[in-house]
Amino acid sequence: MSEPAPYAYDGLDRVLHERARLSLLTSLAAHPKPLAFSDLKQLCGLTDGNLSRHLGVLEEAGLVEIHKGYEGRRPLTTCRLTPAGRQRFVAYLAVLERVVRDAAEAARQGDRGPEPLPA
Amino acid sequence: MSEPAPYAYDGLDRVLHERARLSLLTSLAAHPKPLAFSDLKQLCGLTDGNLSRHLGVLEEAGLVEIHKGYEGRRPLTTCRLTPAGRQRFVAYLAVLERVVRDAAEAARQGDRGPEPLPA
DNA sequence: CGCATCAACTTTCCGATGCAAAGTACGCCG
DNA sequence: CGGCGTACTTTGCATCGGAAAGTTGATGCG
Repeated sequence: MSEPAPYAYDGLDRVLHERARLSLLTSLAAHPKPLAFSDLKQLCGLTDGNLSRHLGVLEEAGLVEIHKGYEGRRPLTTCRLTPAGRQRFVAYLAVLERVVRDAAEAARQGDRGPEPLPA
Repeated sequence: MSEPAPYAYDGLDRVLHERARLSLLTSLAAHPKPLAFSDLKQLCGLTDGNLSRHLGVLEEAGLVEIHKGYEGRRPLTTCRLTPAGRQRFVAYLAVLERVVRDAAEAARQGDRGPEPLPA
């Protein structure tokens, strides 16, 4: 037991644990169909530059699949979660949930002394 | 109205939304009494250097209070949440919780693939 | 006493990163 | 033809997190 570290949260992968990317993944997870660049931009409130970059990171990590095509004559980039991406996202979420539980409990505990026990 | 961005999660403050710091804050929130440097190190699984740095950041941001004293002749640094720190932590947690809910729901939705694609 | 060791931090260094601003390419009015 | 808008990409920069090295002082040992 040289490593108790109950709050070390190793599962908070740096690729996922990032506002913009988290936002993107949530958007993608919520929509079974691929989403267009501009849709993601709107949904996540990102600038073009940042969206492009973060999508690149997610793709590199194998979390999303990006398809660059055309709609008529306009370029249209669409994006969807890969199965692995979905899996990792779910795993990450489990850790996040754990964090929230730990912390909420902790916050309650430290907030005032002994609280009335909820039923 | 120009900003729907339902997944933009503005509340994910960069100072709090960071593995090491999140870990520290959770530890601190869980313990009403101030914690010692070495305790935090153990609890969060951090190296000396990184702990020092992150504590500095948290202090600078007014989230924690650091007290440098002595226990006998050894230096003993202790640390506790400030009221503002606790408040911001709780607020951050609320956002996190929202993320988890959104995402869990999203993941469930996208999981089953029977999309209603009417020919 | 002198020296090596350990504990408790701090400081430095470096590659990676997020964000913003500028750049590119192309289709579409008028 | 020429400006405008959409759809992205690239570049630049300042910041950041993490590893390693440094500091200070107490303690054990021969």
